Amino acid sequence: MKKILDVISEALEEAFEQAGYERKYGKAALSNRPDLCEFQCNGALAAAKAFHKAPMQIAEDVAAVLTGADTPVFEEIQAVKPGFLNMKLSKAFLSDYLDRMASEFKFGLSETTTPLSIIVDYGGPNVAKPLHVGHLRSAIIGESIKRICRYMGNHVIGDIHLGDWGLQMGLIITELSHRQPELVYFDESFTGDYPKEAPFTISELEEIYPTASARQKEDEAYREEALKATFDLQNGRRGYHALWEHIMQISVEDLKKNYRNLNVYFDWWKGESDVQKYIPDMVAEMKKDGFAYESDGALVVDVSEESDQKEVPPCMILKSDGAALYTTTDLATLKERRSLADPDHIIYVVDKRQEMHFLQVFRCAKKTGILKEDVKLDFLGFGTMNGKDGKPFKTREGGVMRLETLLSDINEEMYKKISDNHAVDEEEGRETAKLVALAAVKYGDLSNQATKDYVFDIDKFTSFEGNTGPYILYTIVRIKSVLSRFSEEGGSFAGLEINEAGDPTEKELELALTKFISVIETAYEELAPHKICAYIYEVANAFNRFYHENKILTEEDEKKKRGYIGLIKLTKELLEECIALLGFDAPERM
RNA sequence: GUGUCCGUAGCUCAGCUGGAUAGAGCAACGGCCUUCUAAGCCGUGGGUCGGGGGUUCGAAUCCCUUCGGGCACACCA
Repeated sequence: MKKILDVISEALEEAFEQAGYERKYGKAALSNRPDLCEFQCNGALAAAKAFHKAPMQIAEDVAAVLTGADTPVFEEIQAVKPGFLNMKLSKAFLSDYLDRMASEFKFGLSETTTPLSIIVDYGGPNVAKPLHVGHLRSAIIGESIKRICRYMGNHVIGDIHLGDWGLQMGLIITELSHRQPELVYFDESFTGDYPKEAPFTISELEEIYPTASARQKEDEAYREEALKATFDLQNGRRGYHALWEHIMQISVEDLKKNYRNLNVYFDWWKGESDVQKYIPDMVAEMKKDGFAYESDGALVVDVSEESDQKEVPPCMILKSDGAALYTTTDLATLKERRSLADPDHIIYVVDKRQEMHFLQVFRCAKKTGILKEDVKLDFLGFGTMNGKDGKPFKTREGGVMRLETLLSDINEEMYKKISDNHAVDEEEGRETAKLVALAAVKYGDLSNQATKDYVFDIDKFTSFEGNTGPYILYTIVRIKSVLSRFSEEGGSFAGLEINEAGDPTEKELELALTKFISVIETAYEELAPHKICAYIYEVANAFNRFYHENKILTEEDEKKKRGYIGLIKLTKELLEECIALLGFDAPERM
């Protein structure tokens, strides 16, 4: 289905041509003076120079053509002051357009004609460490990006990219060997089967790691031990590998639970450990092909380019001690991804501080042929989540806040507000609180531009007034309530036809709904969920105004009433589709 | 130091591929519930878009410069 702006632009282009000007000037835009018109065209101003003619004259010529042409699109069209063309849409055209949207697949959105294979790399937690607020943005933004890409018709894989290899594992093993040296995993002469049950729980694991991590900073011998354990694990020591599997199993299970609570789902639970096997060949090839050379004892690939404004350091492949590092793993991951999914596009949703690292990785991958030249690599770096003081978000004690704690605090706060508001059944209230809390957190994050730092203000997010997730949900719930009453009173949803707008609030709402297609496309092209938020807010506002001005269920004119129902039903469906793209859902009541 | 991002109302943010009077929310103040959820709606006040130049018929938006801040600059991830 054609976007509304394209329909208007086509009519304008035709008119510019007929009036003797070039088609390219007939481009429609949303009005920035809603008091004057709904759409505007600035083409006459731009054309003035090329045609050596007063812009106002051009605008009048075009307006004359359009007025005479009797197009069904416009209700009003006029040339104004310096040379603007101001337009109002015909009500009949508008309601027909919405009826079509309501009946078409995905509201008339055209899926991409050539579906791409896209991998979204987000999440990035380390196993054996609890998720903390630092993981929140990647999860929220990544999930939304994944859903938007998928909605456009692409084949999309979300990959969590676990940190599951390296020193942290050695540390856990070491700490465990101190605490329980009698465990069979530490007996090198043991050749039997290891137990199926892990010798620790998730909460023990979450305590073991920080303890070990703190100790290795002070205790050199302990650190050596951990390094040795890491080395042994990576070189296939049976007992250690069995322990590693326990850690993975317990940790991944816990992570899945936590991400499920965030309504975040990964298609791949791959991690650093999966790609270790690609490293030796990859390094050998880089050497053989002459890309990798030694520098200060380390193995590097030069990735600087002539056009660089700044110095881009070489991409390090192996440290001077011969060990792999995170660039190595990320490159190997690209190798694996190419062989498993042959991606056209990979999107990294990672803290923006890692930009340089990914720039190096991207260049290195292209240069060394790990990826084809035409694979699109996007670094979607997000900003820091700050507290109200403008500094990185911390607990009151100054520590890192666990995600679980944060969420349960907000859930609790929401439940309190809901039950204060009106009596609710405990179970339903808790369920609703969860949905509202998640919407509050996600909308609060996504409504900001991803790349910017933003202030995570719990009070603001839970205050459910104004431009917040709860406000959006509240709007949807209001509509649901009207629709279910309509249904209870015997109303049928079959064959609804949206009205030619009556009062201004109805037209405003109708106009807002037409923008859906272009908003989603833009959000996809720019990887910008916040544009969907802005749109949702506009629609919710328009609906609430309309709702305030018009009685729906008590409307006596049956046809008009059914038109209202059709309109709010479409409003609800669009809003729900949008919040699904952001990664949260609305309750039935709140 | 080099690079990069940012600086818009008291606070938190939109707007930035140039267009007509710079928009929201919060906070402040004032209205609107016997009527579909008041978590709502309507209104008032609040701005030299960090400063200065320039390009343009026209600049918050593009260019230069300056001030202020964040971040990154190979053997951590």
